[in-house]
Amino acid sequence: MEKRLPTIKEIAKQLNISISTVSRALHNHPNIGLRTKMRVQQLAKDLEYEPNQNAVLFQQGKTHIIGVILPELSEAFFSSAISGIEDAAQKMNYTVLLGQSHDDIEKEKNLLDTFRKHRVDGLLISISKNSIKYDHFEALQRYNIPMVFFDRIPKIPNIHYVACNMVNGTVEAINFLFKKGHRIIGMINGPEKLPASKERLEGYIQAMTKSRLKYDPNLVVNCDLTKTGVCSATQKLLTGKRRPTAIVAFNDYVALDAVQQARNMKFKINQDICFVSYANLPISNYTAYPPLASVEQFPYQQGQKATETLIELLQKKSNEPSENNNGTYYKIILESQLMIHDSK
Amino acid sequence: MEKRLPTIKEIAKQLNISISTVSRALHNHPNIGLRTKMRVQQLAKDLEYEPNQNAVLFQQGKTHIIGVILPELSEAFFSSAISGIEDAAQKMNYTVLLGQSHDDIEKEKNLLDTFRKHRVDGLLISISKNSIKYDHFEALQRYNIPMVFFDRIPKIPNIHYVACNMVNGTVEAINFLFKKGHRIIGMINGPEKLPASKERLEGYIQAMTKSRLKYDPNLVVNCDLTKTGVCSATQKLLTGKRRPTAIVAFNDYVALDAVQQARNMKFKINQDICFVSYANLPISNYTAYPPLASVEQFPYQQGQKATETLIELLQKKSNEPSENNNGTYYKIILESQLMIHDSK
DNA sequence: AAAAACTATGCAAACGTTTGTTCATTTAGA
DNA sequence: TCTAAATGAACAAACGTTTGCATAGTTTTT
Repeated sequence: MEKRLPTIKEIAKQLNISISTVSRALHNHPNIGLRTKMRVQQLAKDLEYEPNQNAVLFQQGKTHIIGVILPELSEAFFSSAISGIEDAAQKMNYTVLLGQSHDDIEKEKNLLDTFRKHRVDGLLISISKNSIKYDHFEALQRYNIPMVFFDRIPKIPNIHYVACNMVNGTVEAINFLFKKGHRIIGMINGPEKLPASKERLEGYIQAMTKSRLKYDPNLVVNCDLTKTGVCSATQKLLTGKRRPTAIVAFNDYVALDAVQQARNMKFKINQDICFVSYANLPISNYTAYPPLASVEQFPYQQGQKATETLIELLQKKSNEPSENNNGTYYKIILESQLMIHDSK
Repeated sequence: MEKRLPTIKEIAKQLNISISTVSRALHNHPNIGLRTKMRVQQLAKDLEYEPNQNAVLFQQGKTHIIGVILPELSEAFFSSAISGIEDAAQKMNYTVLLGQSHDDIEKEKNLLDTFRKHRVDGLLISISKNSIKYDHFEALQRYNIPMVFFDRIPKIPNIHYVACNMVNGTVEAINFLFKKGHRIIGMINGPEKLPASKERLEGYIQAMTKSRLKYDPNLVVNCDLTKTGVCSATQKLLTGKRRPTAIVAFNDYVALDAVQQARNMKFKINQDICFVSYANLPISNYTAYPPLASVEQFPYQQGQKATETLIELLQKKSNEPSENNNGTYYKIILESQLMIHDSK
């Protein structure tokens, strides 16, 4: 009992009119008489006719599909981001073609190829950690497929991107600690060259100098974010000459590892030493010693905003297809925000 | 400098041969002479020709796209699942169109419609928590679009599905506790009517009776999985007539809430009372008192297996398109497995 | 030497739409 | 009453492919 899907052709045949009339009737084209229009629309409803998107889009050279490439779906940050992307896309009648690079450049390139073959209308990308060369992205630009990067952004000129500014969040974090009376504040930062680390450091310096606590480089320790790295960083801070009473950790996981190390060293958490971190994972509710506060990076909103930006680009493109774009590039920066956890 | 993508038509023109010859040459059709074949393939490479998937698939009435509908991408379980799905699909040259229902039936229906319009080849679905009526799925069956359900499965006959059996995992969990010397073992279960709860209970009863500890209904408490629900359930167990020395919790989050409640009641964790749970989230590494063990439900593998099953169905369908299928339905059950955490 | 078989290629239809152009009819203006 | 304008609908091309069938040229077979 195979049920073939109805086409405009069939409607045309049943009504003894031409295909084009049916098409126009369904689109409320003014040239079609009211009577015919009604008849067509009624029959279409009766047959449960649905236009074959594929045919339409093929005909128009569009797909209404957005390709999304991100490193790891199972990371909390990215799963929130994709959630935001998907919601925004759905709202604008786009659908999401998904691929994960697993932080592997080759996979990233392959995905780019696959998506190009699928003729996605546009791309949303958070680049793999290991991407140093960006040829593959630049190559794509020539194909005139709009791309918007988010969160992890390649260092190439003339791209659109959405990112979250960590500087102000860091400032907020330090001010929060300052108000609580802390004067010696340490930081466990990520790898030195990582952009994310740089922003945190910048915020740290800014806030410290503004609070007239001068910036002491010994209070900032870089680490590789592995558990052992975090532990030794923590140790270094807590055994240093000027022992901090509070530590800003690179993210919630780092904070938890650091807490553990501090406890091993017999420090009393929230008494001898306090922690503040980034990410604001729900995880914090479940741990014995969650950070006092955490800087939210709004992954969902980043995804959403990036999607909206991309769709805007797509619509602009189909309106004025001639000029690639007038040399303007979106650089959208969300502000991070310190979320203070309930202290029960 | 708009770069139009090359088509076989252009190749044909440049080589002064017909379109069909080009097409066949690219597909290594035996009827094409070696010389022509070489020339075509060379030029294709030079022009960086890529077949327009859209055109191909439209022509063949296929899309090589799988629609995936699941409740929440930001839940750890589903983000792992989608990861498995995406990997498996990529391997078989399919792509994933993604949608989340947010546990809302209306959204679920809309997605189903969107995906039908997009003419996805098949569907992978984990139903929304609130789906009670399944008309929309049954309607889809008539359109002959293969569907495979996973994890959350509707109660309708004649469907394909992949699920994870929680019974044996529960048995393993109880046996593990038994070996550790526990004789009074409680359970914090989910809502009574939830299939997931039923399986856990079944495993519990099975294991308890086999261990010749008879089944005591007072030791099993249902709850709504909210924090307050979990707390009162914990309290009830720990103040009951027969106080358990170990508790099996519905999942890791429940376990952590229960731990907190137990500590509030001045119980010493892993001494007065032990916990075992389900999900095996990495979260456990970061908490002060992780459950001793956790039953892994293999979301990644479920996603993978479901995808493989769907693709198998798709291929079968295109081989013998006549018979819908000979009345056989895949019911694939993965076995859950108890993962014992390192006790450091 | 004619028929059969094979090789290499081209033609054209088909997939389901949209849309510019043309055609036929009706209506209105003079 | 005749022409011009407006209306309603059909024709046909196009999007990029695949593929059944036809055709032409070459080789083999008898």
